[in-house]
Amino acid sequence: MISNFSQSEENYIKAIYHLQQADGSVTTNELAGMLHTKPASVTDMLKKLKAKKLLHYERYKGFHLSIEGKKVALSIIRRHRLWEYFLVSKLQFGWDEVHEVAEELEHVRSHKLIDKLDFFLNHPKFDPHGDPIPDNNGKMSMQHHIQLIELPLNTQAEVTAVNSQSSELLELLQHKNIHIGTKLEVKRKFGFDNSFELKIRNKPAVNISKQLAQALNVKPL
Amino acid sequence: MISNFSQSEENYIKAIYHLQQADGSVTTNELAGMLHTKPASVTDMLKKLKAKKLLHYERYKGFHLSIEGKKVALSIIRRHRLWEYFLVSKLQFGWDEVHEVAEELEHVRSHKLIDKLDFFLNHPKFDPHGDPIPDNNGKMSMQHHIQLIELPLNTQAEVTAVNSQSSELLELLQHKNIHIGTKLEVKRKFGFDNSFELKIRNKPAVNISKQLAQALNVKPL
DNA sequence: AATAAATTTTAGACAAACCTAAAAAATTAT
DNA sequence: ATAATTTTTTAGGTTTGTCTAAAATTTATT
Ligand SMILES: [Mn+2]
Ligand SMILES: [Mn+2]
Ligand SMILES: [Mn+2]
Ligand SMILES: [Mn+2]
Repeated sequence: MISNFSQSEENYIKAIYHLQQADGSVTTNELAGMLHTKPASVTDMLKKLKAKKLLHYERYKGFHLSIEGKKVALSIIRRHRLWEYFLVSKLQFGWDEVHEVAEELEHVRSHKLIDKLDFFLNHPKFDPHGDPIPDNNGKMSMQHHIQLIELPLNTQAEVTAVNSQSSELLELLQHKNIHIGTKLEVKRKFGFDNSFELKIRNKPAVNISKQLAQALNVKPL
Repeated sequence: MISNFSQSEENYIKAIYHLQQADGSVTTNELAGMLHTKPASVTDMLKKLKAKKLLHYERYKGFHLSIEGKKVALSIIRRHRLWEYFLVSKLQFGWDEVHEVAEELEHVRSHKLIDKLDFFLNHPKFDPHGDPIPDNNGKMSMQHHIQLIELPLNTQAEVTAVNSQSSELLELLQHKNIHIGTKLEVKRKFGFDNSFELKIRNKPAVNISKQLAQALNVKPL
Protein backbone atom coordinates (compact mmCIF):
# COMPACT_ATOMS: atom_id res chain seq x y z
CA MET A 1 0.00 0.00 0.00
CA ILE A 2 2.68 2.51 1.03
CA SER A 3 4.85 2.23 -2.08
CA ASN A 4 8.46 3.02 -1.38
CA PHE A 5 10.65 3.43 -4.44
CA SER A 6 13.94 5.26 -4.70
CA GLN A 7 14.19 8.56 -6.52
CA SER A 8 16.05 6.82 -9.28
CA GLU A 9 13.46 4.06 -9.64
CA GLU A 10 10.72 6.68 -9.80
CA ASN A 11 12.50 8.60 -12.54
CA TYR A 12 12.83 5.42 -14.61
CA ILE A 13 9.19 4.45 -14.08
CA LYS A 14 7.95 7.86 -15.13
CA ALA A 15 10.19 7.99 -18.19
CA ILE A 16 9.04 4.54 -19.30
CA TYR A 17 5.43 5.61 -18.91
CA HIS A 18 5.92 8.64 -21.15
CA LEU A 19 7.88 6.73 -23.78
CA GLN A 20 5.41 3.88 -24.02
CA GLN A 21 2.55 6.33 -24.65
CA ALA A 22 3.97 6.67 -28.15
CA ASP A 23 5.14 3.19 -29.24
CA GLY A 24 3.46 0.93 -26.71
CA SER A 25 6.84 -0.58 -26.03
CA VAL A 26 10.17 1.01 -25.10
CA THR A 27 13.79 0.22 -26.02
CA THR A 28 16.90 0.40 -23.88
CA ASN A 29 18.51 3.13 -25.97
CA GLU A 30 15.42 5.31 -26.00
CA LEU A 31 15.22 5.22 -22.24
CA ALA A 32 18.95 5.83 -21.80
CA GLY A 33 18.60 8.86 -24.07
CA MET A 34 15.67 10.29 -22.14
CA LEU A 35 17.39 9.89 -18.75
CA HIS A 36 20.85 11.00 -19.93
CA THR A 37 22.31 7.74 -18.73
CA LYS A 38 24.03 4.80 -20.44
CA PRO A 39 22.31 1.72 -21.86
CA ALA A 40 24.18 -0.54 -19.44
CA SER A 41 22.70 1.36 -16.51
CA VAL A 42 19.25 0.99 -18.00
CA THR A 43 19.64 -2.77 -18.25
CA ASP A 44 20.61 -2.91 -14.57
CA MET A 45 17.51 -0.98 -13.58
CA LEU A 46 15.24 -3.03 -15.84
CA LYS A 47 16.20 -6.15 -13.93
CA LYS A 48 15.40 -4.46 -10.66
CA LEU A 49 12.03 -3.14 -11.82
CA LYS A 50 11.16 -6.52 -13.31
CA ALA A 51 11.96 -8.20 -9.99
CA LYS A 52 9.57 -5.72 -8.35
CA LYS A 53 6.88 -6.66 -10.91
CA LEU A 54 6.58 -3.14 -12.23
CA LEU A 55 7.74 -4.10 -15.69
CA HIS A 56 7.20 -6.71 -18.39
CA TYR A 57 10.63 -7.34 -19.79
CA GLU A 58 12.40 -10.11 -21.73
CA ARG A 59 16.01 -9.50 -22.58
CA TYR A 60 16.64 -8.15 -26.08
CA LYS A 61 12.87 -7.74 -26.56
CA GLY A 62 11.98 -4.31 -25.15
CA PHE A 63 9.68 -3.64 -22.22
CA HIS A 64 6.61 -1.88 -20.91
CA LEU A 65 5.05 -1.19 -17.52
CA SER A 66 2.80 -3.68 -15.75
CA ILE A 67 -0.59 -2.58 -14.46
CA GLU A 68 1.06 -1.98 -11.10
CA GLY A 69 3.90 -0.05 -12.76
CA LYS A 70 1.42 2.20 -14.52
CA LYS A 71 -0.30 2.97 -11.23
CA VAL A 72 3.00 4.00 -9.72
CA ALA A 73 3.82 6.11 -12.78
CA LEU A 74 0.49 7.93 -12.58
CA SER A 75 0.96 8.75 -8.93
CA ILE A 76 4.37 10.26 -9.69
CA ILE A 77 2.90 12.26 -12.58
CA ARG A 78 0.12 13.43 -10.26
CA ARG A 79 2.65 14.72 -7.78
CA HIS A 80 4.74 16.35 -10.51
CA ARG A 81 1.83 18.21 -12.07
CA LEU A 82 0.25 19.28 -8.79
CA TRP A 83 3.56 20.83 -7.74
CA GLU A 84 3.87 22.55 -11.14
CA TYR A 85 0.41 23.98 -10.65
CA PHE A 86 1.34 25.16 -7.16
CA LEU A 87 4.55 26.80 -8.34
CA VAL A 88 2.78 28.74 -11.09
CA SER A 89 -0.49 29.61 -9.38
CA LYS A 90 0.80 30.33 -5.89
CA LEU A 91 4.49 31.13 -6.12
CA GLN A 92 4.29 33.03 -9.42
CA PHE A 93 6.81 30.96 -11.33
CA GLY A 94 6.60 31.12 -15.11
CA TRP A 95 5.61 27.82 -16.70
CA ASP A 96 9.00 27.64 -18.33
CA GLU A 97 10.72 27.48 -14.93
CA VAL A 98 8.79 24.83 -13.03
CA HIS A 99 9.83 21.54 -14.56
CA GLU A 100 13.21 21.18 -12.85
CA VAL A 101 11.88 22.00 -9.41
CA ALA A 102 8.85 19.73 -9.81
CA GLU A 103 11.29 17.02 -10.89
CA GLU A 104 12.56 17.06 -7.30
CA LEU A 105 9.36 17.82 -5.42
CA GLU A 106 7.60 14.87 -7.06
CA HIS A 107 9.77 12.51 -5.00
CA VAL A 108 8.59 13.74 -1.62
CA ARG A 109 6.21 10.93 -0.81
CA SER A 110 3.47 11.55 1.72
CA HIS A 111 -0.12 10.76 0.91
CA LYS A 112 -1.29 13.40 3.34
CA LEU A 113 0.90 16.03 1.72
CA ILE A 114 -0.45 15.39 -1.76
CA ASP A 115 -4.08 15.17 -0.63
CA LYS A 116 -3.80 18.42 1.25
CA LEU A 117 -1.95 20.14 -1.57
CA ASP A 118 -4.66 19.02 -3.99
CA PHE A 119 -7.33 20.38 -1.67
CA PHE A 120 -5.45 23.66 -1.15
CA LEU A 121 -5.18 24.11 -4.92
CA ASN A 122 -8.87 23.28 -5.32
CA HIS A 123 -8.44 20.00 -7.22
CA PRO A 124 -6.96 21.37 -10.42
CA LYS A 125 -7.60 19.21 -13.49
CA PHE A 126 -4.74 20.50 -15.68
CA ASP A 127 -1.20 21.62 -15.04
CA PRO A 128 0.26 24.93 -16.30
CA HIS A 129 1.20 23.33 -19.62
CA GLY A 130 -2.33 22.04 -20.14
CA ASP A 131 -1.46 18.44 -19.28
CA PRO A 132 -4.08 16.56 -17.24
CA ILE A 133 -3.45 15.87 -13.55
CA PRO A 134 -4.34 12.27 -12.61
CA ASP A 135 -6.66 11.99 -9.62
CA ASN A 136 -6.03 9.78 -6.60
CA ASN A 137 -7.04 6.70 -8.61
CA GLY A 138 -4.95 7.56 -11.65
CA LYS A 139 -7.88 8.83 -13.73
CA MET A 140 -7.31 11.93 -15.84
CA SER A 141 -9.73 14.21 -17.67
CA MET A 142 -9.34 13.57 -21.37
CA GLN A 143 -8.97 16.65 -23.54
CA HIS A 144 -10.07 15.99 -27.11
CA HIS A 145 -7.87 18.72 -28.45
CA ILE A 146 -6.11 19.10 -31.79
CA GLN A 147 -3.08 21.00 -32.95
CA LEU A 148 -3.93 24.57 -33.87
CA ILE A 149 -2.49 23.82 -37.29
CA GLU A 150 -5.44 21.48 -37.95
CA LEU A 151 -8.18 23.86 -36.84
CA PRO A 152 -10.55 24.74 -39.72
CA LEU A 153 -10.97 28.39 -40.73
CA ASN A 154 -13.44 30.57 -38.84
CA THR A 155 -13.98 28.10 -36.01
CA GLN A 156 -13.95 29.37 -32.43
CA ALA A 157 -11.51 27.38 -30.32
CA GLU A 158 -9.79 27.64 -26.93
CA VAL A 159 -6.07 27.15 -26.32
CA THR A 160 -5.73 24.11 -24.07
CA ALA A 161 -2.06 23.11 -23.99
CA VAL A 162 1.47 23.83 -25.17
CA ASN A 163 3.70 21.20 -26.77
CA SER A 164 6.96 22.71 -25.55
CA GLN A 165 8.04 24.19 -22.24
CA SER A 166 10.77 26.43 -23.58
CA SER A 167 11.21 29.99 -22.33
CA GLU A 168 11.32 31.10 -25.94
CA LEU A 169 7.80 29.82 -26.52
CA LEU A 170 6.53 31.48 -23.35
CA GLU A 171 8.18 34.75 -24.34
CA LEU A 172 6.55 34.68 -27.76
CA LEU A 173 3.13 33.77 -26.39
CA GLN A 174 3.31 36.55 -23.82
CA HIS A 175 4.26 39.00 -26.55
CA LYS A 176 1.27 37.94 -28.65
CA ASN A 177 -0.97 37.86 -25.57
CA ILE A 178 -1.91 34.23 -25.99
CA HIS A 179 -2.16 31.86 -23.02
CA ILE A 180 -3.98 28.73 -21.98
CA GLY A 181 -7.66 29.56 -22.03
CA THR A 182 -7.43 32.18 -24.81
CA LYS A 183 -10.32 31.94 -27.28
CA LEU A 184 -9.45 32.49 -30.90
CA GLU A 185 -10.23 31.57 -34.47
CA VAL A 186 -8.13 31.21 -37.60
CA LYS A 187 -9.11 33.75 -40.26
CA ARG A 188 -6.58 32.90 -42.99
CA LYS A 189 -3.82 30.45 -43.78
CA PHE A 190 -0.99 31.53 -46.10
CA GLY A 191 0.36 28.72 -48.22
CA PHE A 192 3.69 30.38 -48.93
CA ASP A 193 5.07 29.94 -45.39
CA ASN A 194 2.15 28.20 -43.69
CA SER A 195 1.65 31.20 -41.44
CA PHE A 196 -1.76 31.93 -39.92
CA GLU A 197 -3.82 34.98 -39.23
CA LEU A 198 -5.65 34.67 -35.91
CA LYS A 199 -8.46 36.71 -34.43
CA ILE A 200 -8.84 37.05 -30.68
CA ARG A 201 -12.01 38.82 -29.54
CA ASN A 202 -11.62 42.59 -29.12
CA LYS A 203 -8.01 42.45 -30.27
CA PRO A 204 -6.36 43.31 -33.57
CA ALA A 205 -5.51 40.34 -35.80
CA VAL A 206 -2.26 38.50 -35.00
CA ASN A 207 0.04 36.60 -37.32
CA ILE A 208 1.66 33.41 -36.15
CA SER A 209 4.21 31.15 -37.78
CA LYS A 210 3.77 27.49 -38.63
CA GLN A 211 6.14 26.55 -35.79
CA LEU A 212 4.04 28.43 -33.28
CA ALA A 213 0.80 26.91 -34.60
CA GLN A 214 2.32 23.47 -34.11
CA ALA A 215 3.24 24.27 -30.54
CA LEU A 216 -0.35 25.01 -29.53
CA ASN A 217 -3.22 22.64 -28.89
CA VAL A 218 -6.80 23.87 -29.09
CA LYS A 219 -10.28 22.58 -28.40
CA PRO A 220 -13.00 23.69 -30.87
CA LEU A 221 -15.92 25.23 -28.97
CA MET B 1 27.98 29.91 -4.54
CA ILE B 2 25.53 27.19 -5.57
CA SER B 3 26.22 24.78 -2.71
CA ASN B 4 25.56 21.22 -3.68
CA PHE B 5 25.55 18.74 -0.83
CA SER B 6 23.91 15.34 -0.74
CA GLN B 7 20.80 14.72 1.32
CA SER B 8 22.91 12.72 3.74
CA GLU B 9 25.54 15.43 4.11
CA GLU B 10 22.82 17.98 4.75
CA ASN B 11 21.26 15.84 7.46
CA TYR B 12 24.62 15.50 9.21
CA ILE B 13 25.36 19.22 8.97
CA LYS B 14 21.99 20.17 10.42
CA ALA B 15 22.27 17.63 13.25
CA ILE B 16 25.75 18.88 14.16
CA TYR B 17 24.46 22.44 14.22
CA HIS B 18 21.68 21.56 16.64
CA LEU B 19 23.93 19.47 18.90
CA GLN B 20 26.65 22.09 19.14
CA GLN B 21 24.12 24.73 20.25
CA ALA B 22 24.18 22.96 23.62
CA ASP B 23 27.80 21.90 24.25
CA GLY B 24 29.71 23.98 21.72
CA SER B 25 31.35 20.75 20.59
CA VAL B 26 29.84 17.43 19.49
CA THR B 27 30.87 13.80 19.98
CA THR B 28 30.66 10.88 17.57
CA ASN B 29 28.23 8.92 19.73
CA GLU B 30 25.90 11.87 20.25
CA LEU B 31 25.64 12.43 16.53
CA ALA B 32 25.17 8.74 15.79
CA GLY B 33 22.37 8.69 18.32
CA MET B 34 20.63 11.69 16.81
CA LEU B 35 20.81 10.31 13.28
CA HIS B 36 19.98 6.70 14.17
CA THR B 37 23.18 5.55 12.58
CA LYS B 38 26.34 3.85 13.85
CA PRO B 39 29.45 5.63 15.17
CA ALA B 40 31.56 4.11 12.38
CA SER B 41 29.33 5.75 9.78
CA VAL B 42 29.66 9.07 11.54
CA THR B 43 33.45 8.89 11.48
CA ASP B 44 33.32 8.27 7.73
CA MET B 45 31.14 11.31 7.17
CA LEU B 46 33.26 13.49 9.46
CA LYS B 47 36.24 12.90 7.20
CA LYS B 48 34.22 13.92 4.18
CA LEU B 49 32.85 17.08 5.79
CA LYS B 50 36.30 18.00 7.06
CA ALA B 51 37.69 17.61 3.55
CA LYS B 52 34.95 19.98 2.37
CA LYS B 53 36.00 22.50 5.07
CA LEU B 54 32.60 22.46 6.73
CA LEU B 55 33.94 21.04 9.97
CA HIS B 56 36.76 21.47 12.48
CA TYR B 57 37.69 17.95 13.47
CA GLU B 58 40.69 16.18 15.01
CA ARG B 59 40.36 12.47 15.54
CA TYR B 60 39.32 11.42 19.05
CA LYS B 61 38.79 15.10 19.93
CA GLY B 62 35.21 15.93 18.92
CA PHE B 63 34.18 18.45 16.28
CA HIS B 64 32.13 21.54 15.43
CA LEU B 65 31.07 23.35 12.29
CA SER B 66 33.28 25.91 10.54
CA ILE B 67 31.90 29.34 9.67
CA GLU B 68 31.07 27.98 6.25
CA GLY B 69 29.44 24.89 7.76
CA LYS B 70 27.24 27.06 9.96
CA LYS B 71 26.08 29.03 6.93
CA VAL B 72 25.08 25.82 5.20
CA ALA B 73 23.31 24.59 8.34
CA LEU B 74 21.32 27.80 8.63
CA SER B 75 20.18 27.63 5.04
CA ILE B 76 18.92 24.08 5.60
CA ILE B 77 17.14 25.15 8.78
CA ARG B 78 15.62 28.07 6.88
CA ARG B 79 14.19 25.70 4.28
CA HIS B 80 12.97 23.27 6.93
CA ARG B 81 11.12 25.91 8.95
CA LEU B 82 9.65 27.73 5.95
CA TRP B 83 8.18 24.45 4.73
CA GLU B 84 6.82 23.72 8.21
CA TYR B 85 5.17 27.12 8.23
CA PHE B 86 3.71 26.46 4.79
CA LEU B 87 2.34 23.06 5.79
CA VAL B 88 0.61 24.43 8.87
CA SER B 89 -0.59 27.81 7.60
CA LYS B 90 -1.59 26.82 4.08
CA LEU B 91 -2.18 23.08 4.02
CA GLN B 92 -3.76 22.83 7.47
CA PHE B 93 -1.37 20.28 8.92
CA GLY B 94 -1.18 20.12 12.70
CA TRP B 95 2.23 21.15 14.05
CA ASP B 96 2.74 17.63 15.30
CA GLU B 97 2.64 16.25 11.73
CA VAL B 98 4.98 18.51 9.81
CA HIS B 99 8.45 17.54 10.92
CA GLU B 100 8.81 14.35 8.84
CA VAL B 101 7.59 15.96 5.65
CA ALA B 102 9.74 19.06 6.14
CA GLU B 103 12.66 16.69 6.71
CA GLU B 104 12.32 15.76 3.03
CA LEU B 105 11.22 19.08 1.56
CA GLU B 106 14.24 20.86 3.08
CA HIS B 107 16.49 19.03 0.60
CA VAL B 108 14.87 20.44 -2.52
CA ARG B 109 17.45 23.03 -3.35
CA SER B 110 16.45 25.96 -5.52
CA HIS B 111 17.14 29.51 -4.43
CA LYS B 112 14.23 30.74 -6.47
CA LEU B 113 11.87 28.26 -4.83
CA ILE B 114 12.79 29.32 -1.31
CA ASP B 115 12.73 33.03 -2.09
CA LYS B 116 9.32 32.76 -3.68
CA LEU B 117 7.98 30.55 -0.90
CA ASP B 118 9.21 33.07 1.67
CA PHE B 119 7.48 35.86 -0.26
CA PHE B 120 4.27 33.86 -0.64
CA LEU B 121 4.21 33.21 3.11
CA ASN B 122 4.89 36.89 3.79
CA HIS B 123 8.35 36.46 5.33
CA PRO B 124 7.37 34.62 8.49
CA LYS B 125 9.80 35.08 11.39
CA PHE B 126 8.87 31.96 13.39
CA ASP B 127 7.87 28.42 12.50
CA PRO B 128 4.79 26.66 13.91
CA HIS B 129 6.76 25.50 16.95
CA GLY B 130 7.90 29.03 17.71
CA ASP B 131 11.44 28.48 16.44
CA PRO B 132 12.97 31.38 14.50
CA ILE B 133 13.32 31.15 10.71
CA PRO B 134 16.75 32.35 9.54
CA ASP B 135 16.66 34.95 6.78
CA ASN B 136 18.59 34.75 3.53
CA ASN B 137 21.78 35.74 5.34
CA GLY B 138 21.33 33.32 8.21
CA LYS B 139 20.12 35.98 10.68
CA MET B 140 17.28 35.01 13.00
CA SER B 141 15.09 37.10 15.27
CA MET B 142 16.13 36.37 18.83
CA GLN B 143 13.31 35.60 21.24
CA HIS B 144 14.30 36.38 24.81
CA HIS B 145 11.83 33.91 26.16
CA ILE B 146 11.88 31.81 29.33
CA GLN B 147 10.26 28.59 30.38
CA LEU B 148 6.77 29.11 31.72
CA ILE B 149 7.95 27.39 34.87
CA GLU B 150 10.18 30.39 35.60
CA LEU B 151 7.58 33.07 35.01
CA PRO B 152 6.89 35.11 38.22
CA LEU B 153 3.34 35.22 39.58
CA ASN B 154 0.84 37.73 38.20
CA THR B 155 2.99 38.67 35.24
CA GLN B 156 1.36 38.93 31.80
CA ALA B 157 3.24 36.83 29.25
CA GLU B 158 2.72 35.45 25.76
CA VAL B 159 3.30 31.84 24.71
CA THR B 160 6.12 31.89 22.15
CA ALA B 161 7.26 28.32 21.61
CA VAL B 162 6.86 24.65 22.49
CA ASN B 163 9.75 22.43 23.58
CA SER B 164 8.27 19.23 22.18
CA GLN B 165 6.54 18.38 18.94
CA SER B 166 4.56 15.41 20.19
CA SER B 167 0.92 14.88 19.25
CA GLU B 168 0.19 14.36 22.93
CA LEU B 169 1.36 17.87 23.74
CA LEU B 170 -0.68 19.35 20.89
CA GLU B 171 -3.75 17.41 22.02
CA LEU B 172 -3.42 18.70 25.57
CA LEU B 173 -2.82 22.29 24.46
CA GLN B 174 -5.83 22.19 22.18
CA HIS B 175 -7.94 20.85 25.01
CA LYS B 176 -6.79 23.67 27.28
CA ASN B 177 -7.17 26.21 24.47
CA ILE B 178 -3.55 27.31 24.63
CA HIS B 179 -1.53 27.99 21.49
CA ILE B 180 1.39 30.07 20.35
CA GLY B 181 0.40 33.69 20.88
CA THR B 182 -1.90 33.03 23.84
CA LYS B 183 -1.56 35.69 26.56
CA LEU B 184 -1.68 34.43 30.11
CA GLU B 185 -0.43 34.93 33.65
CA VAL B 186 0.37 32.53 36.49
CA LYS B 187 -1.94 33.07 39.47
CA ARG B 188 -0.70 30.36 41.85
CA LYS B 189 1.97 27.67 42.12
CA PHE B 190 1.26 24.57 44.20
CA GLY B 191 4.31 23.19 45.92
CA PHE B 192 2.94 19.69 46.38
CA ASP B 193 3.07 18.69 42.71
CA ASN B 194 4.48 21.89 41.15
CA SER B 195 1.24 22.42 39.26
CA PHE B 196 0.20 25.92 38.19
CA GLU B 197 -3.01 27.85 38.01
CA LEU B 198 -3.14 30.02 34.87
CA LYS B 199 -5.45 32.83 33.90
CA ILE B 200 -6.21 33.57 30.27
CA ARG B 201 -8.21 36.73 29.63
CA ASN B 202 -11.99 36.16 29.52
CA LYS B 203 -11.55 32.47 30.27
CA PRO B 204 -12.01 30.46 33.45
CA ALA B 205 -8.80 29.57 35.30
CA VAL B 206 -6.87 26.52 33.99
CA ASN B 207 -4.64 24.12 35.89
CA ILE B 208 -1.51 22.80 34.25
CA SER B 209 1.03 20.26 35.36
CA LYS B 210 4.74 20.81 35.91
CA GLN B 211 5.48 18.81 32.76
CA LEU B 212 3.25 21.04 30.67
CA ALA B 213 4.72 24.19 32.15
CA GLN B 214 8.18 22.95 31.19
CA ALA B 215 7.07 22.33 27.64
CA LEU B 216 6.04 25.94 27.09
CA ASN B 217 8.19 29.02 26.53
CA VAL B 218 6.82 32.46 27.20
CA LYS B 219 7.86 36.08 26.75
CA PRO B 220 6.88 38.45 29.58
CA LEU B 221 5.03 41.47 28.17
C1' DA C 1 49.85 4.17 38.29
C1' DA C 2 47.68 0.29 36.58
C1' DT C 3 43.55 -1.64 35.05
C1' DA C 4 38.92 -1.59 33.39
C1' DA C 5 35.44 0.52 30.67
C1' DA C 6 33.81 3.45 27.26
C1' DT C 7 34.52 5.89 23.06
C1' DT C 8 36.28 6.40 18.63
C1' DT C 9 38.57 4.90 14.62
C1' DT C 10 40.05 1.54 11.16
C1' DA C 11 39.56 -2.47 8.25
C1' DG C 12 36.87 -4.85 5.39
C1' DA C 13 32.05 -5.78 3.37
C1' DC C 14 27.80 -4.68 1.07
C1' DA C 15 23.92 -2.51 -1.68
C1' DA C 16 22.52 1.08 -4.90
C1' DA C 17 23.35 3.43 -8.91
C1' DC C 18 26.27 4.56 -11.97
C1' DC C 19 30.28 3.75 -15.53
C1' DT C 20 33.53 1.50 -19.59
C1' DA C 21 34.82 -2.15 -22.44
C1' DA C 22 33.86 -6.52 -24.32
C1' DA C 23 30.60 -10.13 -25.69
C1' DA C 24 26.18 -11.61 -27.44
C1' DA C 25 22.08 -11.05 -30.05
C1' DA C 26 19.24 -8.81 -33.35
C1' DT C 27 18.82 -6.05 -37.37
C1' DT C 28 20.23 -4.37 -41.88
C1' DA C 29 22.67 -4.35 -46.02
C1' DT C 30 25.11 -6.77 -49.56
C1' DA D 1 22.71 -16.32 -46.74
C1' DT D 2 26.56 -13.91 -45.13
C1' DA D 3 28.62 -10.05 -43.53
C1' DA D 4 28.39 -5.58 -41.42
C1' DT D 5 26.17 -2.67 -38.24
C1' DT D 6 23.48 -1.55 -34.38
C1' DT D 7 21.45 -2.69 -30.10
C1' DT D 8 21.53 -4.85 -25.83
C1' DT D 9 23.56 -7.35 -22.24
C1' DT D 10 27.32 -8.94 -19.29
C1' DA D 11 31.58 -8.49 -16.73
C1' DG D 12 34.06 -5.96 -13.88
C1' DG D 13 34.90 -1.21 -11.66
C1' DT D 14 33.82 3.15 -8.94
C1' DT D 15 31.51 6.20 -5.54
C1' DT D 16 28.40 7.05 -1.75
C1' DG D 17 26.66 5.77 2.40
C1' DT D 18 25.95 2.30 5.27
C1' DC D 19 27.29 -1.80 8.42
C1' DT D 20 30.05 -5.27 11.83
C1' DA D 21 34.05 -6.60 14.16
C1' DA D 22 38.46 -5.54 15.73
C1' DA D 23 42.01 -2.22 17.06
C1' DA D 24 43.41 2.18 19.00
C1' DT D 25 42.76 5.80 22.13
C1' DT D 26 40.77 8.24 25.89
C1' DT D 27 38.41 8.37 30.31
C1' DA D 28 37.12 6.45 34.68
C1' DT D 29 37.99 3.38 38.56
C1' DT D 30 40.50 1.11 41.84
MN1 LIG E 1 12.28 13.40 -10.80
MN1 LIG F 1 3.78 19.96 -17.00
MN1 LIG G 1 16.28 15.95 6.18
MN1 LIG H 1 9.95 23.40 13.81
